[in-house]
Amino acid sequence: MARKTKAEAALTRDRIVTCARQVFSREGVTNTSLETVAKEAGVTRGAVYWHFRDKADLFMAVRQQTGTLLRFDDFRTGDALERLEAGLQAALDRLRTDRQALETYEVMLWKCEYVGAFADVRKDLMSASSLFLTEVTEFYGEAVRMKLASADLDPALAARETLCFYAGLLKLWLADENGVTVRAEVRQLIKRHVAGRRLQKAV
Amino acid sequence: MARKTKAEAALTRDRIVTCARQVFSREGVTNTSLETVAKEAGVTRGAVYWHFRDKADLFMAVRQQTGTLLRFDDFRTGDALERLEAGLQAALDRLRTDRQALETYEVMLWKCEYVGAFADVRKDLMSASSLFLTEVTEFYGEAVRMKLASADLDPALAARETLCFYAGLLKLWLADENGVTVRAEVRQLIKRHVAGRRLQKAV
DNA sequence: AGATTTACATACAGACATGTATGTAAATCT
DNA sequence: AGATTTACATACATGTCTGTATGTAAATCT
Repeated sequence: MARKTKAEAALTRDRIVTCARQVFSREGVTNTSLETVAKEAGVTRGAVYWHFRDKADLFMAVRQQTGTLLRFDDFRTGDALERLEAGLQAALDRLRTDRQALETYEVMLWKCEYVGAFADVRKDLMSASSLFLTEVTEFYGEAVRMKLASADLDPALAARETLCFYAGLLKLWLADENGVTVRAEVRQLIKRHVAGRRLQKAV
Repeated sequence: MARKTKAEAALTRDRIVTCARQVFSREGVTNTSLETVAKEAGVTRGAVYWHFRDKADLFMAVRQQTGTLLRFDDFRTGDALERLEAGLQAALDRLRTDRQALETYEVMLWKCEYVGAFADVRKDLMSASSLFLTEVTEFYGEAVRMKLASADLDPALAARETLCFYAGLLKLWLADENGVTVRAEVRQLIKRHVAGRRLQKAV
């Protein structure tokens, strides 16, 4: 077949990744055949196997295309707790407004089995959690130093609690299509969670 | 083949469920073939299809065999917040001591794709979350009435935060094999989370 | 005790997925 | 401009899983 230009090939690759994400989110990672992905992208499995080693590799590409949901360094104004809250709010906002992010995270949290080649991905997720802990511990440390939080707030422990909160929130938000458990009140929830760390108890 | 007695058949069924859980936790639900489960249980697929309609049905049986992790009604002593904490602690304790529960929940949270026939299971999980909310909202309501918690604690909202915390804690605990993120400090974490609701700030 | 049902094992039919090998025309390199 | 590589499409070989149909001997029913 006619060889494509480098730019065209990059587009093809991107189309495959995009379609993979959609198919994954419809049918689950394991049930997805590369044939389906290829068809959806208007290519054959040959193209898929040219760009990616196997399904796990393709899955990695899907994750990379979406990138990280949580990026605290985008927020530099306000005190430590405000920045923490802004970061969390922005993450959940993105799920609402960015369909790609929505699909990717739904796949990661509800439609993927972390076994075999995917066990490594889980370790990757745990590494991300460790990074989260480092960053949030830093926030809480600063909050204590600045007297925003009580002196007996243990930053590391509080950060772990926030990690659990965030992880659960993400997972439940994605599954809560009717808004009965958390989706309707995310903003309040995050606000409240962070406010709970502040010295003077505001609701 | 020689027909088994009712009691024997029940044992066979139970063996199949037990082995299914183990295989699921090793290979993931989707990658598990009923042939593998059958072999592990010392029967053929015939037996599996006799007792269960399909893999989804078998998965339901696995869940039922383990039952619910969280049972607040086992704790009747202490104030509302103490009972809440006791319930949560007991749930996480069970993961540590009960291998069956560990496997079942690892499958449910990390090794199952909630797609197709399994989408209903996810709705089931969300129903369980709603139940959780009802119960915990009740706890917090009582806590407010008894002046254990601040009057401006919104029980429903606080319950949702606790739900997120619990969901995330479960998920992270299961993945945290090295104890670097939450496993080492679960008890403290739960204690702290509940203590955060109490009026006088205890660490 | 005979009829019926049960609790499986065995056999069958078909679909589907994977990885690789090979072909090829055009893009890119030299 | 020729040699080489690229970006795929096509073809092949193989394994695996599913659901159902059928067989059967002993439990259970009446």
